[in-house]
Amino acid sequence: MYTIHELCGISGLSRSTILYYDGLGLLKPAQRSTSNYRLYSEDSVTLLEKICLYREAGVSLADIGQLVGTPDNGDLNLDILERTLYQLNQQAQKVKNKQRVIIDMIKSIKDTKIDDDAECEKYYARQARRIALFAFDIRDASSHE
Amino acid sequence: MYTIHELCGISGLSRSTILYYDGLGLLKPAQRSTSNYRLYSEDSVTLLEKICLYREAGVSLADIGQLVGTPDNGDLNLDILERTLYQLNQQAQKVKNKQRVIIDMIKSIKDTKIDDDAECEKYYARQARRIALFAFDIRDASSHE
DNA sequence: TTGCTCCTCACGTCACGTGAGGTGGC
DNA sequence: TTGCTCCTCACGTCACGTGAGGTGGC
Repeated sequence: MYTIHELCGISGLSRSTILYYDGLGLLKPAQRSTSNYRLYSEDSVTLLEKICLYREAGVSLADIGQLVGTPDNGDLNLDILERTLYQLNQQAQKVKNKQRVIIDMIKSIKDTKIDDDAECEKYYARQARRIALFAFDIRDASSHE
Repeated sequence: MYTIHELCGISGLSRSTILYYDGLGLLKPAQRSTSNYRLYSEDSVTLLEKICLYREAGVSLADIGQLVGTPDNGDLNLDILERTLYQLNQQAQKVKNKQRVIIDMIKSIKDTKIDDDAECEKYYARQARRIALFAFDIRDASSHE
């Protein structure tokens, strides 16, 4: 049996996360100690591993409840995962649009600034450093297109 | 002067969004009518357009407050936008990781399922449709890599 | 007694959505 | 009087984080 603190160590999750999962009914402790402490079993650890796996896949906690709650209902599981993938694709598209918009904004600001402050050496130095950093960001944002 | 309903029509935002911006102090009405109705001016519309622009770039409302509140403080503006770009890049990376994890999950489920139910015609039909849809999703998720 | 871990509320985050209950103008 | 728009609370969402105030075991 593990205390909540030990389970934090094993799983890498925070105490409040595990408390939250208890509140949702996702991961109830196997039992309580005489002093009402939460105690978790090996099965708890296995279940929490599954939960973390789905979490890394972007599945909502409500859907994870479905996935781990009902044993082996293949079609429903597939539906949930495909719906999650769809939502992730939507999210990715939204973020990409935002990246494009903000990159254009930054570019146009930089262009006008360079014209305005052409005479200031110190400003140029900072600007050069910034442009270097920025070039890195743009590569990072658009390298997968 | 525009009522809140008219401003909704002009901006495409919901009433509750505009109320929320009022609460934050982002977009206060130009004045109130005798019956305490919010009234917005042409300047309000211009300001709201700016707010929407930054919103589409993924800037947080707190940062938008900084950007539109202080007039023309170039360097600070650039800092905010670059920080936002950095956060967007982080977000994009997280979503991509989740996409990869869940695509692998779906693939492995599909593979085992096809073996298990090889004899069932009706199941195959549904599966074929699913795989077609899924192939679309995967292209969508990985076409930019 | 001193630390340490544990407990249970309860409120905050972010950008809104959704009623509930009431008022004002045509 | 009937609709319509407007108003102000106040609570819900999602996945937790962060105290506050108290208890139990060594």
